[in-house]
Amino acid sequence: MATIQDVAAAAGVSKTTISRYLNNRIELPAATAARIDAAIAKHDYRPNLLARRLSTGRTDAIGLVIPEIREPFFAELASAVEDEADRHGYTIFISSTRSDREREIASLNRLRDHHVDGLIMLTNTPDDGTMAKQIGKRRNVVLVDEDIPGVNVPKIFVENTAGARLATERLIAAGHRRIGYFGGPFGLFSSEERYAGYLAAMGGAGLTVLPELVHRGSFAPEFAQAAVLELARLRQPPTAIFASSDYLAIGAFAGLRQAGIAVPDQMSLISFDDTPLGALLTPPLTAIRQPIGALGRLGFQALHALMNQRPAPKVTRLPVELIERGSVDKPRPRGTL
Amino acid sequence: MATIQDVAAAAGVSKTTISRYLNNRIELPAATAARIDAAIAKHDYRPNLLARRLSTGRTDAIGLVIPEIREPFFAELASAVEDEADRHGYTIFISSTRSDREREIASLNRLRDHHVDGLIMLTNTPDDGTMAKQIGKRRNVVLVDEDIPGVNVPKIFVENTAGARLATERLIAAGHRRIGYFGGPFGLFSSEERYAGYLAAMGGAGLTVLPELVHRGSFAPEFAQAAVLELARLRQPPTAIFASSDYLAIGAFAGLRQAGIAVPDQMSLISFDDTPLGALLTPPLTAIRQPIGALGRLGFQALHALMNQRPAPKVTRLPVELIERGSVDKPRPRGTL
DNA sequence: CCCGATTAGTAAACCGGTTTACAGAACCAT
DNA sequence: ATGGTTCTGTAAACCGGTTTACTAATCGGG
Repeated sequence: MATIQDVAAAAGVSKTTISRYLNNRIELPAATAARIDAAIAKHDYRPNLLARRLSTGRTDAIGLVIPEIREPFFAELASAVEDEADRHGYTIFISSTRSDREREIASLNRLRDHHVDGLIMLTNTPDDGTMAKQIGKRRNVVLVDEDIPGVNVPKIFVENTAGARLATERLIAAGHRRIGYFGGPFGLFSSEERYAGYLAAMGGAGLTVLPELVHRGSFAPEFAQAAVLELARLRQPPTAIFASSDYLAIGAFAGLRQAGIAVPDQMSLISFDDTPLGALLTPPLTAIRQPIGALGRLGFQALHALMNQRPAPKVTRLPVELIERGSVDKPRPRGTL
Repeated sequence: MATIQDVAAAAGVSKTTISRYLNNRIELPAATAARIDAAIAKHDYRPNLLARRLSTGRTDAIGLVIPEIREPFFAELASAVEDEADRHGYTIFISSTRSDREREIASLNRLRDHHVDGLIMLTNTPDDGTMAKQIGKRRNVVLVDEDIPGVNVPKIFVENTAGARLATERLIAAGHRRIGYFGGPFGLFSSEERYAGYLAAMGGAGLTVLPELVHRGSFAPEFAQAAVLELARLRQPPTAIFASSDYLAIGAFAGLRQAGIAVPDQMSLISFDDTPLGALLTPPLTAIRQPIGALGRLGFQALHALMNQRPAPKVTRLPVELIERGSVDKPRPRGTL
């Protein structure tokens, strides 16, 4: 491969000139510029990125840290971040941490070790302070969708509480009174906020929250699947379930099918996330839509600002919206189940 | 951050020694090694990767080029490649090309421009020779799951034809005679091979392939969804459908639901891929399993061999297997539909 | 026509490692 | 004592850009 030196020689100028010309740091007379362009074309010259990176200390890459690329929600987010990064000339490294703290810290080390210029993090395991401390030591980190308490970096969240309230109220409006709730891990930001929204809606409608209808602890579909089977065994099962993520809803679906319970005839189901998958389920899932695209876009933009020493908004809250599909109906009269 | 020079000074040796010691290219007396270790610990020294990369010309990163990270099959593959790369100290760049030729070529350019040391490619748009030519100019490229004719690099495929035959034969064994087929784009390697397997099974059982039951042209779920609705309108609809990918099967599911046709009671459905998603559908999908993990692992290993100038197998064919779940049953007697 | 400002560049240091080629000291055998 | 080996390292070149500080030539104004 030709180097900048070859081009400089061919154009009869110094390599400084080539470098500055290519980076728009110099105005050159048309004749000189033409000679350089010709030399570049002739040698099919491409700047060696490794050399440039060593010089500038930048990698033009960012990392995206998510729990699991195989989960549709995170895959969607990755796709959105990738698009936005692409538009700004950045490439992204995606690391699936499998919710493993060591892998999360390894990602932060990649930031320290100049693998990447910045990091967009989404971690869905409650922090004991370790992550907060590690992140505190780094610059150019942005949190998306999930909080880590005590971390002072730009954060982009959605209206979890309002969304969960909206979902629950939708079920109440349809006539449901016994409403089950499936939620993620205790102590996790989004999980707690969504549960709070559920409680608020129930309380607001004067409904009692029955502990036996609430299953919290994990975002895994298997968790929801098992929970459904437990609900089905109750003397008075719920008539509707609010699964606080699409992935939970998919598990709930599987469990309902297993128990022979039809959606929405015998059980209404509403979800949170609205990944494209939900629309392909049968029946398609009524859900609170997280603006995943905006989450990714704004996440990148905040990081981009940070990396260029521009101010970035501290906390951004994105609105959610109710997407009506086909998994919510009115409750079947008692006894006909 | 401390540099190698700082450590060398602290340990009272030259930076050459530090470098060689860290890269295991020198045997040092215990005393010297201890001094160096101490100096490294004291300065919390980390080699600057950018500098190392410029020196060695290697990035310790590879690219994974797939059509769309949001599709579960590709996400699974990405996850598998990532695992294996991780084990070998490589990180991966994932680029979703959206089946856009320009983006695919951009990935190849990243290889040329030292973004990455090698590339694992999976492209599902038929090639007019452009890609073949571009790839011919590069080293360290491996093809996975889909072929590009005329490219002379290591290739890892699955037994598409045998698998499709197996799927079709499963339906025939259940008693089906009118078997619909949904397939991907014309001219695409896996698509053609799978269709050939379907034809072989039908022919082998003495069954006629009815053109009106065959829908080929795309791997998009919407395509299958529309195709199902067309089939439902036939005077003699099929009793079973072989959707040659999970993503197609999901679309078929949606279409069947829309048409009020129950699976597997009124229509058997078998698929190809067996992504984890299929198991969560209702009913869970009977499918031919592609060994996605092995595909990713072997893909990386072949690339790893290439990058180290070791010989890599030309073409590897991985076996597939039939996973029985719940979407295939015997045909409902005529007239009871 | 001379001086200061502008134009059009350049030399050399720098980024922080890796690698090649070599050297001095100690040791060993003869 | 001598010559060859092994051990323990080192100096300097190199990777290919970017950037800083500076200069020679030209131009315009008084």
